[in-house]
Amino acid sequence: MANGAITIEDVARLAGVSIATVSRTLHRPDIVSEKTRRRVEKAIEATGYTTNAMARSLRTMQTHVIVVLVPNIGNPFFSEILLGIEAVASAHGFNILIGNTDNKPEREKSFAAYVRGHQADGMLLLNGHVPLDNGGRLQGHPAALPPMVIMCERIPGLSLPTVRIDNEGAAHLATRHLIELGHRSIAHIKGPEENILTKDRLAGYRRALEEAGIPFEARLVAPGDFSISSGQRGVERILDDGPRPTAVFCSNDEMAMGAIVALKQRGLSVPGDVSVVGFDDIQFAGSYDPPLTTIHQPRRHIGETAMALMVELLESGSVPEGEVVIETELLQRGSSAPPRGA
Amino acid sequence: MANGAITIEDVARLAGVSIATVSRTLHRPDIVSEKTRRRVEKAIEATGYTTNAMARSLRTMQTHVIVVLVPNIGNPFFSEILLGIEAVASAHGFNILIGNTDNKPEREKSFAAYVRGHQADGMLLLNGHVPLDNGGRLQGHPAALPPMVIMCERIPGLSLPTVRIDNEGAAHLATRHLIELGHRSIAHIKGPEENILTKDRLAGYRRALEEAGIPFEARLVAPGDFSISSGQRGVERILDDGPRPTAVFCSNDEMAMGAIVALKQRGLSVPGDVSVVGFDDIQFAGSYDPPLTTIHQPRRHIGETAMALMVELLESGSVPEGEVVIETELLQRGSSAPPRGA
DNA sequence: GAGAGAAATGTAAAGCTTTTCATTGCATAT
DNA sequence: ATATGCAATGAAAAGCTTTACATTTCTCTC
Repeated sequence: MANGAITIEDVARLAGVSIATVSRTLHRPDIVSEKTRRRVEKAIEATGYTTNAMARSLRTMQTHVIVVLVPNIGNPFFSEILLGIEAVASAHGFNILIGNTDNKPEREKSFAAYVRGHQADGMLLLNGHVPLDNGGRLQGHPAALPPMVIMCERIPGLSLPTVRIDNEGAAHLATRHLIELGHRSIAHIKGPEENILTKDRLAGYRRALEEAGIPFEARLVAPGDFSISSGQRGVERILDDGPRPTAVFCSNDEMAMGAIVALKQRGLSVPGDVSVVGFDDIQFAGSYDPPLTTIHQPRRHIGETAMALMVELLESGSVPEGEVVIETELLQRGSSAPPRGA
Repeated sequence: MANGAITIEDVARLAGVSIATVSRTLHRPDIVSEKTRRRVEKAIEATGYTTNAMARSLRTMQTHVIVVLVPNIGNPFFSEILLGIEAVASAHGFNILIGNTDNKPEREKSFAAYVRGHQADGMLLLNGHVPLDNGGRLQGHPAALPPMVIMCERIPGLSLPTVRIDNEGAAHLATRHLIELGHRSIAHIKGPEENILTKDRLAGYRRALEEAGIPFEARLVAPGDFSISSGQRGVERILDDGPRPTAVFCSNDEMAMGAIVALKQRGLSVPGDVSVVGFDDIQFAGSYDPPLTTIHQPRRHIGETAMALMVELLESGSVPEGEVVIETELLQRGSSAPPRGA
């Protein structure tokens, strides 16, 4: 080791006190006399001592590290949530360790092991799974679960603290916006089949149609996977498949951008010929051409709320029952307008 | 603690062996007899034991954690680099702890303390500073520095392993592309003044002009800060300030997008009236309207290379001298074309 | 079958901190 | 002056693992 390896003992020797006094000076300065405290502080300064976090953690059984499981850090949607988490975490003296899972179970497990191996105090789940099910201690022992907070997706059948938005309600809002503009033929591009977001948003879309007395047409719903290209393909499929709808509601902004690209390629104008509404309000949504009408998720706020819940969980030990539902908002921008006829 | 707290001792007792044997079974299975190894493995299974990473780290003085200092995780440019880092890290059994610094020195210091406090083995610097200078052990003691790799920016006067792209060369390439299309009046929107990237890219721009015998005009260079809105403002300033250039080279893609927004708002077509070239090739560059001509930085590869360097640094202890310069590429897309006259 | 040597296992120290409990020193009250 | 109580400090244990060294067990050779 090229390591300096300055320990608390070095400081104690230099200050002429016991290691206990040094430790106390560091985190309970009020119970050590003015005079010695100064001496110790000077010795710390002189040696450049930093507490060995591993040894401290070993003793206190606390790491002040929180693992955040994210499917993909590259996705700007998640990164702003992370910013919110970060902010609250650092305000409370926690650090976050970002676990990029790529949706691979073995990676999820490896990060879960972090918590089990006492390298982290708790876990924030942005990935929609609870990774420790059979390999860990889940099944019969809900009490033995490590501190966890579920984010953005509800995991049915599990009563863990959860922070999420009202996906069904927001999708309903977006669709109703199009209906109120006068649209009657509204397509929808879905997310991945198994994803619960997909189901909730589809449900909101259907409810809005139903309430307006517009019959649901399976032809107008195209599958997607949240990627730009799948939005393109989705629109192409719908256009090739029958009469042209006057509006498209997409399950996220990337797909909405893809949809717009495809529409333009066919020589259609947005929103002149077809209105497009997205979901998420990602960074570039507002400066797209046209600027995207979309559902704004207060991502930062989601992150802050979840981390605050985690801090409470760790400090009080109590589990605040039920889920926190964060308000969303429809941002009306340039990509939606009344249909031509209206 | 609701914690199970299963230690190696529990496993040893159940298997009827000493804790040393359990430890050996875990990470030097070859030197323990077949029979006992099976017994121990069964006991580990039964108890659900996981090595306490803190205790192990305390003993081995290795954490297998690498801190990555990033100015802003929200920036998609960084997040893909992180993906590359992640990939190599996890392949070598390392985990990364992402330090979002927000460019705040106190946050940088707090993460640097992680390394000094033995909570991480090394540090990857994506932020352009070396955070431990005076507070730490830097000044006269380059040997006592913790393992660090500088990424994306060169830090003059410091001989640390560095991975970066050739910013000057890439900017030269981008500008020459415009010149070859026939442009003679080419504006430039810069990054933040103090940033070394800004200087290098500006230098490349100037060299290309010079080589083509085009006089440099200060009027055609607008300040920016890498944000979309600063790109907008930059273009507006240049348009208000004198005769219209036929092309704009922006120091990053966000500003290029802002530039395009501003040009469209003035009723100008891109690339019909003005060509725009960006830098970075961020995620949405290819599906923008028009698709952005830009310099592609192999971000993933940059991350992989830097992490590979770190692994080597940690395992061999030797510092590979000099910097690694990664190749860039000009992606010719829809936002650049010959000027109207040509 | 005895002895040497190798293989397998056990014992105990070390890694650095926090914290309990004990001790010292001092001031105040009697 | 002595007793009492409190504040400040020190000694030592505990937290869990890895590993050098010691010991036991086994295998093989003579």
